[in-house]
Amino acid sequence: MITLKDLAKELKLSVSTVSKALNDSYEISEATREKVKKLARKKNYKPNKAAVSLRKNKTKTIGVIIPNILNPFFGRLLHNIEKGASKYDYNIITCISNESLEKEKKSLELLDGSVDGILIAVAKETQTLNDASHLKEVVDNKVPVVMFDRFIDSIKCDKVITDDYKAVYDATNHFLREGRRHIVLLNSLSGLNVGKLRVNGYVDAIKQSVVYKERPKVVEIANDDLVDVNLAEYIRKEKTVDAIIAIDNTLGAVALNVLKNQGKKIPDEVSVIGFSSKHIIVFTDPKLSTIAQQSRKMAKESLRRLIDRIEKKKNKESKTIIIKSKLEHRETTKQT
Amino acid sequence: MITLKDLAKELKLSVSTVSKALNDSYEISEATREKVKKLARKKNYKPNKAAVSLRKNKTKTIGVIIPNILNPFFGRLLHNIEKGASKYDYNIITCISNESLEKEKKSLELLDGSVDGILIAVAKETQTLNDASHLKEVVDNKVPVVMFDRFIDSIKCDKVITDDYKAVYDATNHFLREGRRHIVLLNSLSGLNVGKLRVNGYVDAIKQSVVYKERPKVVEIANDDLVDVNLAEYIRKEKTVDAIIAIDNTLGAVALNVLKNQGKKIPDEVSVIGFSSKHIIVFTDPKLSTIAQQSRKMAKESLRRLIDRIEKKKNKESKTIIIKSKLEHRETTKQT
DNA sequence: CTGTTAGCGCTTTCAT
DNA sequence: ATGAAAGCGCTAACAG
Repeated sequence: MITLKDLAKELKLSVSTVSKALNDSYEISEATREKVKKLARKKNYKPNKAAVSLRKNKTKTIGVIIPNILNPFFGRLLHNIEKGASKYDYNIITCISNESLEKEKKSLELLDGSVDGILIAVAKETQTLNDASHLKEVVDNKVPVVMFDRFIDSIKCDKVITDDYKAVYDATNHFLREGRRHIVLLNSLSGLNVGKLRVNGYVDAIKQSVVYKERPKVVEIANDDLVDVNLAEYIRKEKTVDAIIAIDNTLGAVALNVLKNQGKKIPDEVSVIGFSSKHIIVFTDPKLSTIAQQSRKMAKESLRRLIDRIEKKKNKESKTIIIKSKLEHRETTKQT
Repeated sequence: MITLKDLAKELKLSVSTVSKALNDSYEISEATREKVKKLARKKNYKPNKAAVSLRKNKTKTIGVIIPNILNPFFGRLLHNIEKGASKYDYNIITCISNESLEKEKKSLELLDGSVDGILIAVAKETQTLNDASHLKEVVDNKVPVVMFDRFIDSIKCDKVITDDYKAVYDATNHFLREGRRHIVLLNSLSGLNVGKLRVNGYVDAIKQSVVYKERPKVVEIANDDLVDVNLAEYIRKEKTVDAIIAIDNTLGAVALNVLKNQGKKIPDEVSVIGFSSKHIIVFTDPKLSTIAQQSRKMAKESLRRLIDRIEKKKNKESKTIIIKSKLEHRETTKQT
């Protein structure tokens, strides 16, 4: 690996001059600057990152902790975060908590000190146990932290979330306007913050309706190997269901399959809405109406916030940003 | 952030003694070692990574370049790589090439010098254009590199791949033994190395069969928005098709849906086999027989190879490791 | 405009 | 068993 010293020796200049030249310092003459840069390029010089970090006390690296890479929504988010970060000239260190509090703590431990800031969507376990001591410690250490999608209320930091409540509230009203009179919400996310918000949106919409007489019906469905069997059984029992809101798209896709197998016409007899990540919809037929989660916006906004904190060190109040999700209607494909 | 110096001052010891104590040097007495460690714990001391890296000329970080995080197979791989790395006490820097040669070059540039080794599955574009200059440069720089899944033949480095040829060869023979007489291979990966191997496995199995009289039939299907429409049209034309090998699982899932919509009995009338990542299969019903790609094994083996190179600096010949994939049969779920 | 010097936090000889 | 000192590669006062 070639160093500043090497360049300096070859050019018969001092190390500091070379350094300044490469960093476009106004102190250096045009001529030497060019000379230095030329040689650097020729020798394929690359500044030693560790040395720069040590010296400047900055790593130009952001730590990202996500709960589950196999969830396409988080996959998308990671993808967009990575994309955005390289624009700002930041690196990404990715940790996957796998929905485990233990792993999340370890990841945070690891990142603390070796990154300039942290982007985190907390694990399921963290939310259900509501254990945030590790997060508090990092924030108290003055490490900039932004929570996205999954957050802990009590931690004072910027948060970027979707309007889960309103999204489901609107979706439910959409069904009510269509004249649906037996609307069910399938819930696989109990315990999660987002889950609760979504459920509340549904419940409130139902309760506020003057035409709808049924009580809100939230069905807990474990999203495991038997999800299709369990769902099939439920739907066979509840013959009058004419609308389903699936709290995530996996459930939505499974519900569609089950309904098709039972010979239901979609969306005439039963309509289905699910949360989105484009990825899954491709595999469902008829295609699913979805409440689009805008992963791009969310990634962008989270990054912007974090980098703002890192670079401007503003001591503004912590802010919570809400990304609006919008209901997307998809054509039902012809049954050939 | 607390440093060795801080600890030393408080304990009235020298920095070097403290350093040695924390690193369990035999030169340090039991008593002081304990004392030092106790204070370090109490003060929550964390060694400055940049300083250690600079000094030891090692980063304890591995760079991973993946073409597409939204492909669940790569998602799984990343997940398993991350998991394995933390066991070996290595960090991961993730770059996503998004199947672009340009982005891959940039990522490599970025990683070169700031990681101890690189794990890469090359982008589609890299394989089709067969442009490997950037990879050659890194390898020539003596940076340990391991290619996994997607590789470039001409680069001299360890490779960990699946036996795509044999997997499809076996699957085809499986169909032949079942008495299938119109077996079609759906190809969306032309241009990719793995794609070619899979196609060859199919073609050879067909050609070597003495009972099967048809010629191999490789159908190019672009995996785009119209994939279902195009596929439906094809299948309606080719009425006698009784077996389909889908070169990736997206295609497999789509094929299943299309067949179901056309009222075909699966697997009696038409049988389908696809490449796997568990993730997608969940959404297909009847479930798809798959050629399982063992992402866990692949991740583990790649890591083992890379860390071996990094730490032992062995100058062994470059080795190519083939991960055996195995055919998994899934029950067709009852059509309720 | 260029060079000298100090030091970021750590490890590692080499004394003592 | 402990400490002093050098130096990893870089930047940034400060001096000239």
